[in-house]
Order: sequence, then C-alpha cells, then structure tokens
Amino acid sequence: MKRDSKLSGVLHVLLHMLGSKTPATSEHLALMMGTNPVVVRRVMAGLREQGFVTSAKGHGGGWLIACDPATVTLADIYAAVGEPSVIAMGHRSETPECLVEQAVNRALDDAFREVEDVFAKHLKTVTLADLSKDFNRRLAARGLTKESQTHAL
Amino acid sequence: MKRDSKLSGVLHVLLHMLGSKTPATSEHLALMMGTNPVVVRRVMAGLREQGFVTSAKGHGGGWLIACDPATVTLADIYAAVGEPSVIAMGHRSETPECLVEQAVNRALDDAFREVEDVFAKHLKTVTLADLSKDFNRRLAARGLTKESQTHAL
DNA sequence: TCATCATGTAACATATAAAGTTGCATGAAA
DNA sequence: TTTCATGCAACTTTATATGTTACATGATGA
Repeated sequence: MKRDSKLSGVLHVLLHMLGSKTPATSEHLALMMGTNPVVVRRVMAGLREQGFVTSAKGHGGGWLIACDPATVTLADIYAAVGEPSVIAMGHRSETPECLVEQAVNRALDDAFREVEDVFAKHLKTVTLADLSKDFNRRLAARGLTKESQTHAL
Repeated sequence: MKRDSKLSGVLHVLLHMLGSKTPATSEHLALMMGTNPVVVRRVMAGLREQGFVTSAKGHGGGWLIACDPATVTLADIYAAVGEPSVIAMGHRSETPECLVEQAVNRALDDAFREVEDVFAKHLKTVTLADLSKDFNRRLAARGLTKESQTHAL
C-alpha cells in the first residue's frame, strides 16, 4: 500500500510556520515540503476548518498559525487532516456470510481497534510545542539559530 | 492505500482446513476465499516454509494442516505471511536533512513503534484454536453442524 | 479601475503496491 | 502416459495517495 503522509507533511509545515508573524504562501510551504502548492492547500484546508490556521488571498496573503502550540496535540492535527486510517490491513470481505470469516474478522478487528486506540492516545500526549522543542534541541546540537535553519528551508 | 488482506485470507483458509484429514486443493480454497488458486498458493507458501502446512502435488494432492492449532498464534501466521506493515502512514522523507522533518519523523515513529508493539502482542494472545472456538460458537448459534457449514463453502 | 498575487477547487494524470491472471514447468498418482 | 496438482515467473488490473493543470474568486496596491 502507498502510505498516507498527510499528517507528516502538515506537521512539517506547521513547525516551519511556528512563530512567524508574516503569512507563508502555499508555494513557499510546498518548496519546504518538496511538493506542489495545491497539495499544501488541500491538506491545510482541514486545519483551517478547525481554526488551527488562517488563510488570506491577495498580496501579502498566505497561511498563519491561529492556535496555541502548547495546547494543540498531534491528535487534533490528525483529526483535522481527516483521520486517515492508521491500519494498513483489512478483511477480504467486510460483511461476510461465511461464519469462519466472521470469526476471523472479529479477531482481527479486536486487534485493529486496540491499535487505533493506542495510536490516538499516543497522539494526544504530544503537542506542537513538544515538537518545536525537539526541533530546537536539534538546532542547538548543530550550533545553529532558528533563522539560519528557516532561511535554508 | 489498498489494504493488505493476506493475514485475513490465510486465516480464513486455515480455519476451513482445521480438522480435515483430506488435502484441500488450492482451487477449492480459492473458491472459499473468493479468489484465484495462484493467490492461495502464494500466501500458503509462507506457511509451508514455517511448517504450519504441507502441500502435495498430483492426484489427491493439496494442502494439509501440519501444526497444533492450540499452540500456533496469529502472530506466528502473521510472521509466516511476511509481516506486512500494520501501519498505513509514513513520512514524506525517510532520511530528511531538514531538522524540522527529523523532529516530526521522530515523534511519529514513536507512535508507530508503539502501535506495532501492541499489534504484535495482541496477535500473540490469540491461537488458531481460539478462532476455531469462536467459529463453533457462531455455528451453534445458528443451529448448524460443522459439516453443513463446510459443505456450503 | 485594473494588473497582480494568492487562495479555492474541480478535473485529470501519475505512481505505487496489493491482488488477480496467464502460462508453463515440475512432479505424483492412477 | 494421461491427468491432476503445486511452483513460480511475468504480466495485468485495481485501488488509492499524490501530483498537476486550469480556471474561478477575491484581496491588495499602483
């Protein structure tokens, strides 16, 4: 299966935007993410609906963070991008007549539910600010400033 | 992403085979699974390598269970089919230079690792015999015998 | 006012991976 | 020696995430 990278991508973009007072254009963000501006808009649209970012058209327009990174968790962002399934496995039939398959589905669903549960709980424990802190640790370890990193994309 | 249904499929097949003293052909099993005999052989090959089933060519040939269902867990079967990743999400870049992306990858990897761990542990707690028991409960609930179900595919 | 810039979005194209299919080789049983 | 079954490689199909094009909408500033 081709893996969904929306959560990864949007987190990347959000972290680059953190602290910036000037709007970032989709094109600028797309360059950072190594993708297309339309893809950025698509995924950011979900965040805008939830009020985590704002967008503005025209000259000087673009995207701005509109939330407190210390209170927004990865679970919130995950929800905002549509909660793409974490699970890469499925059943051969979702509503089988065969009782054997029903038993199999049941057993696997138990496991899948547990997995989704653990994933959701984990995401709730990490805030955007936590990610930012980790990023700054990495910067410091290289003896760089936030600006030098930002400007290098 | 298209979901991997190898584990689901092979469990279905195994449960149908449980208790049978006569070999089941790939074609027969494929009919049960609603798929192609070659697909059955492909996925059963992994089980054979691990010694969970045997196969025989020629007249009266086919597949037979070669393990004790009470001691083989879903984790064993999962391993035998090649441990397809449970996780449907990924990073935009596996080895990013960007420190922001490194921080994001790290955070998500933590979650992914936990998920895989939980999944593996869960599978270890369920044996083929457990599945079979659940199947028989379902049969009884319908007032059927094992034979009537088997013959109806 | 109008040229420019940026988002909004639909429609279409591409890429990737799982599953399905075909064809033929191999070997066992009748 | 014919038939039946697996073994397996190569190819096709399908699903879905991502990328791309094109154009509408609306804001800014000269």
